[in-house]
Amino acid sequence: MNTLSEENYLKAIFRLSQKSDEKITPTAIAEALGNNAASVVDMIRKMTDKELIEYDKKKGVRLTQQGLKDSILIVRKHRLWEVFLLEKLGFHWDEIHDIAEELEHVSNASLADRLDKFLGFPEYDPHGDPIPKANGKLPKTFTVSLADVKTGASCKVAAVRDTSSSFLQYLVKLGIGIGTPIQVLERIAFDQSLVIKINEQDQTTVSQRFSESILIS
Amino acid sequence: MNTLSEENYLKAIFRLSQKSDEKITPTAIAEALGNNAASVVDMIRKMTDKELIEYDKKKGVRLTQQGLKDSILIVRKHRLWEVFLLEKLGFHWDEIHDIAEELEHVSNASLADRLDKFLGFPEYDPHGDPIPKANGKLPKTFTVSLADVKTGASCKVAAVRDTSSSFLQYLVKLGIGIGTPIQVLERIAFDQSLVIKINEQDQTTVSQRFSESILIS
DNA sequence: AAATAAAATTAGGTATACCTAATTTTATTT
DNA sequence: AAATAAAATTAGGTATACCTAATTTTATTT
Ligand SMILES: [Mn+2]
Ligand SMILES: [Mn+2]
Ligand SMILES: [Mn+2]
Ligand SMILES: [Mn+2]
Repeated sequence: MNTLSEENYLKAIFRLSQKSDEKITPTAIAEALGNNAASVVDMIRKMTDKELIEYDKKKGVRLTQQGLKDSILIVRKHRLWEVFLLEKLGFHWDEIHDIAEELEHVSNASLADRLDKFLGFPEYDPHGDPIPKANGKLPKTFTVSLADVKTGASCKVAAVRDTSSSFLQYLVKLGIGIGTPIQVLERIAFDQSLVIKINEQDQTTVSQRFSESILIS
Repeated sequence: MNTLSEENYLKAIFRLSQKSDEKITPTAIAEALGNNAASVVDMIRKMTDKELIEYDKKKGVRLTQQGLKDSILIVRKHRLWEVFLLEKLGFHWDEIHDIAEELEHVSNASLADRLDKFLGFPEYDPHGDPIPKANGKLPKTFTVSLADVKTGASCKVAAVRDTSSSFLQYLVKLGIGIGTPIQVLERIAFDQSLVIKINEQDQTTVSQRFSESILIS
């Protein structure tokens, strides 16, 4: 069995591997977890011994089969609990991530599957992230961001790349949620800010950082 | 905030204080938690410094106001999660305790209250233990055991004193659950075993240890 | 009251998961 | 290629929460 810290490392490594094809360095993991790189090097040794990961300076950190399986289960639990917290307990969008960060570590062989069934086998979590199935398969992940949309074109919000409450609260303020239609009216050449129309009503200007944090379909 | 270990100590001390009026010694806590008495003495110092408990060799360990408040919240969360696991996720009677042992440590200001509401404000957990209310008040606790019932008299199972799966599985095998009517037919003088009639049907003999582990109303 | 047993405490130790500071290795720039 | 910067690693350290063995204190028995 994996410790709480090992689970958080597994999840961080999994998310880094999903995010891009770049090799996963100790520094990248350190940044993701808010730890010192020296601590990460310590942990890489322990997790290599446990055969959860492989580390090669050239290839970076890779999950082993076991490590991949374990990390997918943690992500599955995290996202299922988020659905539960939002839909059943009525928590707000910006509150659920931190609670799920703790709930994901509760270990019981059938807990995830029972929760999944209870929730009606949801495919996506409240942030639009795909919930891994019991067999480990992931529903389609959204990868195109609002920043990629052509000027004049329309799209729908499918997921958010940032789960910080400052970002999510900003979205609430703008009236944007999963499924909200957005039209890109103008792209400011100077800093790639976008003038957008939200839900066919309000018009606002948003920064590049903002538009890159929204995934669309 | 309290660490996971501190929370488990708080809960153990709370349960010992509920169980009887005897003073709570380091040895008693050690036994309850399966720790060495030396470790308990260490922790008593830390928790005294944090003003969660008071320790006086004459009076034993006592919870401070803060310690009492904190421990009641943990017990509240434990028992609410047990109801959730049994009623909503369909776990069995003997599986829920260990999972709730982990879930009780998830910390969020409104989690317990939202869960309570979602479950319809249950008064007792699946083992018949009272669930502390949001204000800290406890519903009536059952204290009379099957061993106290007069020969010939009838009663109903209200709660179980032991949540081990060996005990709970034995109860399932005997067809005994919360609310099951039991009549005491005979008391064996030799070892205080009881001959009982379950649910007005089956007749069995049970040990003293068994009858002391069942609370009745 | 003395002897004995039990409980509490102290002393010294371990594994986990972090840290900072120093050093070494690797990548990038000039 | 040398100089410089960045990344990785090592060395040595800390807090937490445990442990065993030895000692001291308290309670119980004779
Ligand atoms: Mn986590
Ligand atoms: Mn999410
Ligand atoms: Mn616990
Ligand atoms: Mn219970």
